[in-house]
Amino acid sequence: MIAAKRIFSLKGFNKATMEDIANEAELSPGTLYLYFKNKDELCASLSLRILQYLNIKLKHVSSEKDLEPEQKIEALKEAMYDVYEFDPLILINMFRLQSSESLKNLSPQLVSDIKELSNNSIEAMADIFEEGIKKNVFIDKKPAALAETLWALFSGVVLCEESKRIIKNNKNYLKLTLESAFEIFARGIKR
Amino acid sequence: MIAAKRIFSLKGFNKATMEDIANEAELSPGTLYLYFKNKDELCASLSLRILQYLNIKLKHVSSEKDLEPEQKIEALKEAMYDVYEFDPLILINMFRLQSSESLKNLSPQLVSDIKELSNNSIEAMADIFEEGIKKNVFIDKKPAALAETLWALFSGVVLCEESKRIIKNNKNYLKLTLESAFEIFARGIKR
Amino acid sequence: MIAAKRIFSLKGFNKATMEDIANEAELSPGTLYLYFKNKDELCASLSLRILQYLNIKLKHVSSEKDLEPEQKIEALKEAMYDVYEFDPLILINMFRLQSSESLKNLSPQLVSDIKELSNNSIEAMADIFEEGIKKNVFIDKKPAALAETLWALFSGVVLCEESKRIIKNNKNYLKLTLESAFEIFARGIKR
Amino acid sequence: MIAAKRIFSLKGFNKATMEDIANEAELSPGTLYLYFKNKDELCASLSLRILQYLNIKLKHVSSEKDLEPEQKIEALKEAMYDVYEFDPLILINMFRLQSSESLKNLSPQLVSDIKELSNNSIEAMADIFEEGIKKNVFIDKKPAALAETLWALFSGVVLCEESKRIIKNNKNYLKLTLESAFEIFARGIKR
DNA sequence: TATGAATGAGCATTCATTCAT
DNA sequence: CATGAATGAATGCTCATTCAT
Repeated sequence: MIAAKRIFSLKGFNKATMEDIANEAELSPGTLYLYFKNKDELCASLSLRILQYLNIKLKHVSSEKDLEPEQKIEALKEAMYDVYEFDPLILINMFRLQSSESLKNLSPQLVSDIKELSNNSIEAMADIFEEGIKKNVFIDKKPAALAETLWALFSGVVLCEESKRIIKNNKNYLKLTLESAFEIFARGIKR
Repeated sequence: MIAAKRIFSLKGFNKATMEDIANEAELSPGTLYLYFKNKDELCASLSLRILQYLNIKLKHVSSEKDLEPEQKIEALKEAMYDVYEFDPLILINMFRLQSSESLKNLSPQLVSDIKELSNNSIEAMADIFEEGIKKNVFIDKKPAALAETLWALFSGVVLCEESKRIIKNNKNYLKLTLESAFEIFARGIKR
Repeated sequence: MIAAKRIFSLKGFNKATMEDIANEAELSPGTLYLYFKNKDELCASLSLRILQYLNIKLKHVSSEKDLEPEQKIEALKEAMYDVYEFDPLILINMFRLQSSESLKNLSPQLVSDIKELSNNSIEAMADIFEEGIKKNVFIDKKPAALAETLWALFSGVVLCEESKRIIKNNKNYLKLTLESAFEIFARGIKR
Repeated sequence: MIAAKRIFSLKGFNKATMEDIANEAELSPGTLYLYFKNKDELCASLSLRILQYLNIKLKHVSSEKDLEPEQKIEALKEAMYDVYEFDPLILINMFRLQSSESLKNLSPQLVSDIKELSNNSIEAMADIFEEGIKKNVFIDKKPAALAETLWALFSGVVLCEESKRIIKNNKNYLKLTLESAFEIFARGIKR
């Protein structure tokens, strides 16, 4: 998976061949297929891993006892940025994959794993919102709806920044955009 | 382009072949290449068109004299939803394309066209925010930053809903999510 | 198809690659797929052709006015031997294909073509038997049953001789075996 | 070999992998190669076994003291049908293998074993014919020639019925066809 | 005897693109 | 302007076989 990550970063997901990855991993192509059913599953496994990482981060924030809801939103932003920095490419790819045709080729197991982890992430966020609503610091909307909005915001920011990076050859302003987006979001859900 | 749209809708962007499109257009494959340098450019041209459509909608909202800034945000939401409904698939693809490797294959002309139209859209939105800031109803941030956040939010919502549609086989809740996201955004930028 | 025939003769059906055939035909591999959906269909097309040839031969025998039923059996033998000599390899392959898993990969059109031609051949033979039965020179059995027995005998002789050729490195005694088998068959159906 | 038989029946000879067979046999792939030089030899071994079984049946018929030649022909038919019913798939495969390229990959030992058993079978039949010829109930032809004709008839009937089963989705009429074919054959060799 | 992870050559098939007409 | 036959490089995937343990 480390090899795959490296090759995908280098060549992009479509241009990377199984042979490239095998070479990088110092394995033969056939061996790759002992561990991953097909190329899509290999890709998806990477997504799975970053989702797991994200999940841990979110759970951690959610379970912090000493933070006020507003501070948790702040911590959420940091967690998401951490995840982004941990592996931007894989994260970008995960968001892109979400809406892709290749989802249909994955084994049901893998799809349900992804589904579950996504739901977990949303739920971890929703918990934070629920707490804030109970404490009367956040507006009274369904926590899940807030969580999904934040999730969409995050994915949108990540993908748009990637796009800017390619088209405008900008250096990566993501942190800034994320700050700004979170500020608006935080104000938007405050009572 | 109509043929391309139809085929892309039917088969998805990767599975659609130039021959499929040529057949649908009642042309030969060769003829396609008289009008589009390659497959990527054909795809990008579709994105260009929806970008133009979006631009018109946004300009229209921006130039409305009778609407208060807050009403314009509302109108913005409607405009974006219109664009989505006009051609969901192309829009989704455009957002996905944003961050794609294929951007690198496009002719500089096309890239700069896309760049320009994107900027125009952002600017049209920024104008609205600027007005609101001047009128002291929106918080004092750079209008462009607000516009980019909204843009990210829109793309995030569109892509996430698409993802839900595939993984969860949900019917399409986009309108609802958009409402909810815009409400938070509108509250977030209100003074 | 000529190229395919040549390559199949040379390498055997499994060992022959589409590239080999393409090279022999002085075409590119891709071009092969303009004319044949896949390798199996290319093989089957060869079978189809020999079936057509066989059909013509059989029809010709069947329609001969001047021959007595017993002479027609004799003519049948000659026809079958002609077909064998016209292209032993393809004929052998056809009989082997009959019972093969690859039948399942063929397009329904091709399968029904093969089916039809096979039936035609059986019918052409059955006509001869029917005439003989009417004329009271052949035993009173269903003509189709006689035809199928003869068909089985023919295919069995062809395949067994091929086997002898491989295992025993015998030269090809097919003519002799065919003579002998037909003699027994002819006696067996005589009243 | 039992595992191989089961897997071959299930998947067909080409689709079955050594791994499948190893799993079925609760062995590792490597272990298979301790007992069989390669896949072809494993297949051929199955053929060998059915040949042995056939041989026993034929010898038994041949050595029956109390049967008249014509009754022995009848018993021959039963023996052959028994063999077919014992394991249709392996029998079919054996006949198909007869003329196959894979014969060339077999070890000389195995080829000569197959050769010997085939010859034995032919001889056992030939003995019956010889007896009938001596007793003046069968026509005066070389017994071996009669045996080979019958062998060809049997293999032809088996393969043709298999073909009908695939193409026409008929249920298996083999018994009927065999009856009919043997009747003709029996009449054909009667004086 | 047995393992089973690793192999890696091999191949059918695809499809964006071209170019002679 | 248009064609469409031909291309041929590219690649995901398979599976019989091996060999260090």
